[in-house]
Amino acid sequence: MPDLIHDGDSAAAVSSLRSAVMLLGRRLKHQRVDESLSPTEMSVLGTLARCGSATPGELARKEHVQPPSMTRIVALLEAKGLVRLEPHPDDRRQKMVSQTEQAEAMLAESRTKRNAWLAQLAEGLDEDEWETLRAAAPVLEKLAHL
Amino acid sequence: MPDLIHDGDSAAAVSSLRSAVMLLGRRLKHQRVDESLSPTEMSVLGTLARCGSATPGELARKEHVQPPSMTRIVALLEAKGLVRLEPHPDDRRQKMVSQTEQAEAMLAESRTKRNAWLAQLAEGLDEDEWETLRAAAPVLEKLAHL
DNA sequence: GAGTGGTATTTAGTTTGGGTAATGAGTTAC
DNA sequence: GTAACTCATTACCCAAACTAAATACCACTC
Repeated sequence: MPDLIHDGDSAAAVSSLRSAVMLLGRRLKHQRVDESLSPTEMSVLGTLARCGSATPGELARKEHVQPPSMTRIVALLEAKGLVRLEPHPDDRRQKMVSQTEQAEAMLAESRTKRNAWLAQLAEGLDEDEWETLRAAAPVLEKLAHL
Repeated sequence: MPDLIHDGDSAAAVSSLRSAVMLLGRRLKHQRVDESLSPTEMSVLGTLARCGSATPGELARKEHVQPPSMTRIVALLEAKGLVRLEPHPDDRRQKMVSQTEQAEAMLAESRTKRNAWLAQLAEGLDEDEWETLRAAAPVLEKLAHL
């Protein structure tokens, strides 16, 4: 196994990555498209859009949140008509959570608004820098889900 | 001005970037080296390490938190002996915040532990992916501070 | 088929970390 | 010298996560 991150450059990169991710994350929290939806609620909708449907437990693991938190989030989303809860076919302990059409529409709108915000931010980057970021996006996503 | 992010690929990258940053940010929050230090407190120490010293107001702007939050953070850091407060030379309203030697030592230890955590995560990436991320780190940091 | 151990979700209560509004002290401009 | 502004702070509030405990269900053993 290559000793990926134990040289000086990579150590610096790790530090840089960490602080940038945390700072950007904090700023993104304030850019919510729908004031009534928390960042994690948005993220759950995103996950459902990718994965189809899932149980609360699966969602909690994917979002790295404790099960009770996911219970609350799912309940709020259901109250807003953004997800549907159905009984699990094989296991009556579990539930199946899936998004509604309303959620899909909201996600599309949200994507547009988020892009506008990031576009404004990205105007401070030059073409090369943006290209670098574009290449890194899928890798970052993979890393986040490891 | 180049229309950086309005093609399909870039829109996808933006979405990907956002969810990855938020998820990674949430996971990083849990990887605190010192249980008694919040992520933002760590981030403030990092900023001080880079910038030397700063006033609470400057720190608040750099970390994108409100001044009262920074007051509280600085007070906690001072109580832990990690920062020193001195009167501002020219303006008696302001204060100068700088890190102590103890903070420097803690940051070094923290860096080691963080690297270990990220190393474990990064083992799921191949060499090319890590290289991509390494290149992106400074750009992400620039973006976060724009 | 009753009992036991384990898992999924939920309920209740707590912590935390940040925000807004209002205050006090100090500076700057007129 | 006073009015307007800025920096830091104080007091209060809220959102969103957590832990621990309770409930409902499954699976396996005897």
